[in-house]
Amino acid sequence: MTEDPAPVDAPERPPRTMSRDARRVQLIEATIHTIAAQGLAWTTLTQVARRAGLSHGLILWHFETKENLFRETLSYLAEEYHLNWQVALAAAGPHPADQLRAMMAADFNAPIIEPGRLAAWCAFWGEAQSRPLYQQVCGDKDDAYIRQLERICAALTPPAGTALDPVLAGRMLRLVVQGTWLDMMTTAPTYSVAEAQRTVEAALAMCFPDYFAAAPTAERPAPTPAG
Amino acid sequence: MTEDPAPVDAPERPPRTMSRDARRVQLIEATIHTIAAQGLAWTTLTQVARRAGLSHGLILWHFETKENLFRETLSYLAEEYHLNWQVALAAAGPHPADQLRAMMAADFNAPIIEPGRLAAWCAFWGEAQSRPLYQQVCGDKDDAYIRQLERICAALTPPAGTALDPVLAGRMLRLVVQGTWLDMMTTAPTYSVAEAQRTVEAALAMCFPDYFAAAPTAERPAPTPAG
Amino acid sequence: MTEDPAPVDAPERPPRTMSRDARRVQLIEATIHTIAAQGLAWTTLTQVARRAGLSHGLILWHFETKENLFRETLSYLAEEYHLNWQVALAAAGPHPADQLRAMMAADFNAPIIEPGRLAAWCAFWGEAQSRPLYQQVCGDKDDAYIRQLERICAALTPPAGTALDPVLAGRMLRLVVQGTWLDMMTTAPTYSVAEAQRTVEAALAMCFPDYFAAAPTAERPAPTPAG
Amino acid sequence: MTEDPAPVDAPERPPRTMSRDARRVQLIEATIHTIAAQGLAWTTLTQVARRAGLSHGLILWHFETKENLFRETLSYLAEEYHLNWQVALAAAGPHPADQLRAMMAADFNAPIIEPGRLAAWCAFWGEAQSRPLYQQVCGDKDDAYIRQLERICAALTPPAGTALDPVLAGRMLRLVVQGTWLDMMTTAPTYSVAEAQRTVEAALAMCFPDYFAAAPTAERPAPTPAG
DNA sequence: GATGAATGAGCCTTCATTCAT
DNA sequence: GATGAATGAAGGCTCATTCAT
Repeated sequence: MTEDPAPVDAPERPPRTMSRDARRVQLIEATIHTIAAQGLAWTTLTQVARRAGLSHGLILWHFETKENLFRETLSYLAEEYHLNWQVALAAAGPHPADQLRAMMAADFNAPIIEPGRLAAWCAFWGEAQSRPLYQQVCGDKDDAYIRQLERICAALTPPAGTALDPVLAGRMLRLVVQGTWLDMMTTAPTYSVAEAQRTVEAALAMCFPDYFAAAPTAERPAPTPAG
Repeated sequence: MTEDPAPVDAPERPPRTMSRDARRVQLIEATIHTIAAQGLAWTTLTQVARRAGLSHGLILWHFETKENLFRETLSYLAEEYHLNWQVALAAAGPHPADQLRAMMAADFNAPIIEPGRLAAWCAFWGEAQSRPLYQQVCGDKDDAYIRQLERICAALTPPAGTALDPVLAGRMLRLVVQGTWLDMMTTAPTYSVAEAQRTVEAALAMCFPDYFAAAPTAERPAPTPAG
Repeated sequence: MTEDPAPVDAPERPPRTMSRDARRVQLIEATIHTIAAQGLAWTTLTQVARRAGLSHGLILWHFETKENLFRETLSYLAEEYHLNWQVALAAAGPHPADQLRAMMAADFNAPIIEPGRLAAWCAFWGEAQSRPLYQQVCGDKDDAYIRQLERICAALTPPAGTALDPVLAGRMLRLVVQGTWLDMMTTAPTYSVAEAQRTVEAALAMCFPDYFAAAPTAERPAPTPAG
Repeated sequence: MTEDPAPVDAPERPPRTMSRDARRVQLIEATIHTIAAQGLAWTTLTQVARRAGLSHGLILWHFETKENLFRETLSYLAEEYHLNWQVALAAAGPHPADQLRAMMAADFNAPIIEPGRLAAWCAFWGEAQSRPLYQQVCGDKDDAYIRQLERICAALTPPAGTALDPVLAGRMLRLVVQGTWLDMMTTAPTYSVAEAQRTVEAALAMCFPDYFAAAPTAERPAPTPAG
């Protein structure tokens, strides 16, 4: 359907020889953006290769199979995401509220919410075929993220008069973040990133009003003409 | 790899002649469950036909193209969802809190969260960014749902001392519901449906504590052995 | 390398619909002649299809895989060969010498030694990859042929003063026939079929001089200019 | 499917520099055994290289093309075979019967009937009809062998009362040898080498009873359970 | 309405060959 | 000499679509 794109990640003919790792990263980045553009299932090796300005044979030289290319792409994304929140957490102050704010904010760092990456994540979540792969590659890291959130929530005092479970609180915060990601991909016109962040801040304020201030008023997107 | 399933939606050899609409619904149901099992991209007309106990040629007789089959399947799901919450809303009392409770509860009605349907929804979301189908088919109905939620939230008094924006509140509630749906498909071991509902109730209680009671303690899934 | 041949087994565009079995036989015959022309390993589905004047997709519709096409082709050849000698045997008189003569003569019946068929047999014998297939498909039939030869040889009186083992005699006769087949494929210019038959007759005369007359003098092929 | 074998012809990492001829022989031997294991058509340069413990690039350095590697491999086998019977002949006594016995015996020398070599020969025979390679490489040597056999047979007195043509006799003996080779590759369970030799001796005894003694009784392989 | 034979575009993959190091 | 990255032609196979029955 869609025209194959001109090489994007390789403006000039790339050097014939490149370090093994650099080539692999180049191909993985091309894969991420092809998935974003075409969808996971409609991504072909030829499209990925064209985007990278290389031949499809080279992809198989480096990754053996298409399945494996996808596995390593997902692994690359998962590692990137994992490092992102861990670095943010390490940079935050010792107070649990600061840590929680840091983790939530990190989920909206520019490299994380780059449209190509969000689209790739959603593509991996969506397909039944990719679900076992997803569990294999991301299961542990997702788990670590969830546990970390719960630990921090457990260290904060719940609102007076309630008995907010830290597991519930952590889950809710995660769902709101994940949900805004999904919204950014599926609804059009999407609300702004700032608006997404304000939604998360509102959730924080509701969960832990003693530590977070309520968010200001939301902006309202203009209504779409019916499709 | 996967064995083609025996026809499940056609317990008996179906009669060679059936009303046009009944046939279409039969084929759409087979499509939903094939998408759930195989993923959207690996769903073939032959698989759908086999599940329905019919020949693949008949699908094209009724739907012209595969793309169109998918469009009508999504449309069928969207209509079903739309009717579900509208019926629930009509049955609820006049108080906005009752209406909100009814809408949230409706999202967990048995036919809505049937695993096959959830999986099909996720599949359509997963490729929403790369193809205009989703917006075309669901855009208006999604919009109507969002507006309805916002209207109800606007009719409820926000927690004392805060200025919770009804748009933000409605969005957050929707994200939590949507997020639990996604969780049910992607995380393993998944938490129970009851647990998902308790999460939504907790969100309601936090948004509008004057109308909804706080949820009890969450159950905790057994940790996975993975390192 | 070689140009794909024009359709040979389908002088005119074939009818769009044909009985399932007729189509399969047509495709198997095209396979035999393609193997003869290209060799087993260099036979492609496209070549077979072109020779039959049909599309490659149709081959897979009827045979599922290329492997299976080859299996059924070999099975077809084996069945043809098996029937050939059994019919000849049934038509021979009751005397073992007549039966032995009939079996040997049958191995040179026109349909059996058609060059395309001989070449196909040799191709299946030659490739290590096809050996398990050959055993699966032909093992029992080969066995039956060998046992039949041995039974007949055991019924004949060996030459005076010797103790010719019927197993040895049967094997030797079989080797000579098989060897002339192989010669017809690999040496050039090959000796004539009549010459091959005379060689077999000479072997018969030597094994059982009481029943078979010695062969007349062999013709000698002209020497080839060295390749 | 098949696992690529560990390097067997290169017990130690081979020295990075080796005489041109030694390298070529090393690669040819690796080719022979790869053909034996995989078949001619499924033999890839990478497999040959791996078996030799070298890189595939080196094969093309030495042989230019894959076709040429096969040509030189066949040539190497043909030369080896040629030398084998010529040496045996030279070592035999002056009597034609001794010479004939020597040639027949030489065909069962250990290096000649090594399974890898037999399999490679069969592979080349199997596609001889479809490609001129075999005739080009082996035509003259095969011819020389045949003429030599005929010369010796002509020097022996045929059995009393017959007029056995030396051309026929030589051909028959050659066919029996060749046939036992083919049997060793294709039938399972194969009879023993000793049994093959006894078959050849029986043929000698029948052709020239004045010079060769009749063979003892054949052993009989256990029948296969197949129906 | 319904079936299934037939077609052919396009996919992943293999692998001989080229070439920079 | 030797390695291995890179290319691209060609193969088997899948599957939406067409069409005769």
